[in-house]
Parts: sequence; C-alpha cells; structure tokens
Amino acid sequence: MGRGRPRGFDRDEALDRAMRLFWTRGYQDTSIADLTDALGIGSPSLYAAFGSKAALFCAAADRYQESDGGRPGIALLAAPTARAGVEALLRENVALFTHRGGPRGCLLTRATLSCPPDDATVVAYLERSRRERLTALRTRLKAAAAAGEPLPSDDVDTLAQHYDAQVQGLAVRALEGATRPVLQRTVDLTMAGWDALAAR
Amino acid sequence: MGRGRPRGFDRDEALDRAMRLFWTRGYQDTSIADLTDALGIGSPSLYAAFGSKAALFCAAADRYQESDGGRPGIALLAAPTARAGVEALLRENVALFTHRGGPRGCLLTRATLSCPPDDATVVAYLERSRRERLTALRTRLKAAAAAGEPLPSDDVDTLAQHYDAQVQGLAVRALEGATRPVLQRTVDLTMAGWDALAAR
DNA sequence: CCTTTTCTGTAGTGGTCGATACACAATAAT
DNA sequence: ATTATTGTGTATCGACCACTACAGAAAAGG
Repeated sequence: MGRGRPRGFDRDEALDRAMRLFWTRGYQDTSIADLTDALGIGSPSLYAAFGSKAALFCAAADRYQESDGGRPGIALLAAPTARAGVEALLRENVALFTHRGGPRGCLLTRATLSCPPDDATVVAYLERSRRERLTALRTRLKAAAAAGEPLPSDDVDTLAQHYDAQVQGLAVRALEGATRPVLQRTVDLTMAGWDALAAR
Repeated sequence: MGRGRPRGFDRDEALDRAMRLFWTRGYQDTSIADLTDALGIGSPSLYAAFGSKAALFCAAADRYQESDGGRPGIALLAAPTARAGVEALLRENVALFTHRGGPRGCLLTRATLSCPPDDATVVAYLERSRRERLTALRTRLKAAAAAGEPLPSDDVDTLAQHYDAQVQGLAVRALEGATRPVLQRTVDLTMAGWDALAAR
C-alpha cells in the first residue's frame, strides 16, 4: 500500500469531469480555475495528480477515446463490410456529436482548432490521434478492397481522406448548432453517394 | 479635411495584417501585443482606430469576406448551373485553404472553434456569417431545382447542409495539414457522388 | 502667434493565466 | 511514539491578458 496521506478525491471521476470541460470549452478556454472548480479540488492537488494542464488534457483525451469518443472507431471495425463500417462510423459520430446532455462536437477536433501552436505536448498528442484515426479508416478500406468489396473509388487513400473529412465536417456543423436529424440527413446523402458510386 | 494630427499608419494595410494574424492563430490566441507588433503601432493607436479586439476582429473578418474569403461565394453564384456552382465553391475553398504563403484553413471556421462563448460580439458576428453562407447555398440550389436542373436529392435544404459540411470538413483538414492535391481529390469524390446521384 | 483637435508613446491599470512554496494534515512503516 | 511519505489549503508567483490615463506631438482653424 502507498504510504502517505490518501488522495481526497476520485481520480477517475476527476478525469471524467475534466474531459467534459475540455470537450465543452476546448483546450485553451478551459482554465485551471475552471478545472479546480468543476473537480472540487485545489490546484496543488490537480498538479500533484496530473502534472500539468497539458498532461491533464492528454489524460482526459485518452479517457474520451476509451469511452464515448471510441465508439465510432469500434463501429467501423466491427461492421462486416466497409460500406457498413463507414456508415456506422458516421452515424456513431453524429450520435456522439449531438448526444443530449453531453457537449457537442468532437473533443479532439475542438482542441485542434483552439490549442496554441507552441504547446508542443498537446499538438503532438492531437497529431498522433488524427494519424491513428486516418490509418484505421484507410486500413479498413484497404482490407475491403482486397476482399473485392465494391467501393466508390479504387483510390483507397483518397476514400479515407474523404470520409475523414466527412467526420470533421459533422463535428464543426454540430458545434455550430446543427441538430441530430439534420446531420443524419447529411449522412444519408453521403451514403447515397457511396451506393451510387459503388454500383457503377 | 480632418483637423487633428494625421494617423501615422495605413488603416487598410493594418486591417490586412490583422486579418492574416487572426486567420493564422484564431481569435483567442491572437493577443493585442501580437497585433500591435505585426501592425507596427502602439495599442492606443489600435484602440483609437478600431475600438476593441472584438471590433477589430469583425472588421478584419469583413475584409476577409470581401477579399480572399469571398471568392468561393462569388464562384458559387457566378456559375451557370448549381452543379458547376457547388464544384466551384468547393474548389475555390480548397485553393483558399491551401494558398501558398497564406494561412491555412478558414478564418471564420477557425474563429468559431477558438472564440470564448462569452464574447457576445464575435459570437453573434460569426453566427450571422454562417447563416448567410448557408442561405446563399440553399438559395442557389433552390433556384436550380426550380429551373429543373438535375440534383442529387429533392431535399434542397439537406443538400445545402451537406455541401456546407463539405466546406467545413475541408477547412479542418487543411488546418490539420492536408495538402492541396489531397483536398482536390476529396472534392473529386464529392462531385463524382453528385453526378452519380443526379444521373438517377 | 495661439487654440482646438486628433493621434502617438510611455507607462501603467486591474485581472487572469498556468504553476508553486510552504506549512500542515493524514496515512504507513519502524 | 517517531519517522518517512504523500496529499491538501492558503497564499501566492511572475507573465501575460485586454485595455487606458496622461502628456506630448502634429496637424488645421483662428
């Protein structure tokens, strides 16, 4: 057992609240004071537990990707075909970005556009996350191409870029206030485009 | 003629530089010190000429929309068909978002995601700009529908939302570092989807 | 000339930022 | 009980934030 005074708060619960706050307000606009308020702890406790604002963000973003934010990626891989996977990816993202009671949009996209470029730790974290997401998409599509599934294009790399852009577009539109039904219809159109192209 | 001491700097040139700075770093991460440095003037001169950081941003954003940032909207309206208009809109945006020597992405999208929600002036400005852009797109598509042009869908409102989301997706992808050829191929795919759907 | 008007440069305002020094409290090991 | 170790609360730190008071400089009107 650890020796000193026990921590007076639940680390995981604190991470959840920090995630929510970063998700709602972005990285830069979430201050340490905001965090200590929401977490109900003093700043020295926060720094002792997490190290720095940047490190806390990375931990909170990890938690995001392991919980709500991870659903779309899982849905992509779980689907039997690339067509179903991409549709599930988009629909899960719509659900994530417009979840009632939850912050709108994507925690990572939001942070990407609101993080000062000199904060190397966070910038590197975000860059890696984006690369992993794009790689997952490309890998899934490449497997589908190898399996002979009909795809909207032979250029798998462009396909991955295109559907990744769809996700980012949904994230921004959600932040701008687009409702769930509106985004769902946007996805309907995207998938109709897939079908029309894949059928040729 | 005005009576007092003449202004020691060119107001339009200062606005251009401010626009560039807001475009590069977003709203919140651009400080008054950054601006006075780039503009080569003292802060009292800045405040005398523009009023406040929020007002300066609005003026710089107006300038953006009247110069580079206005091209896509003009291209949309100038094209003979909705199909050509949407393609021109997307391609002009790709050019705008990846212009060599210019900041990447969209000044307005960037500001939307990096503006503190309590800055009512800027939030209202951005909201109005977005509404106008979406309205322009919807109006163009509605006219096309009335003219009997073949469209990917009968639901003009959803079409407008969909292609607006494309623009936002391109803006984010450009900020993330996607190159111009990559974004061009994304647009190729989007327009291929239009053709495949409109032909049915 | 002198007055009026307008802009500029210096030098700050109070406030908030992320991050900490330090004393003390609370536990475990000895 | 003593010591070692770790977390908490108070009370800051210097740096930076948007913004401005004030005095002097530069023009026009008289």
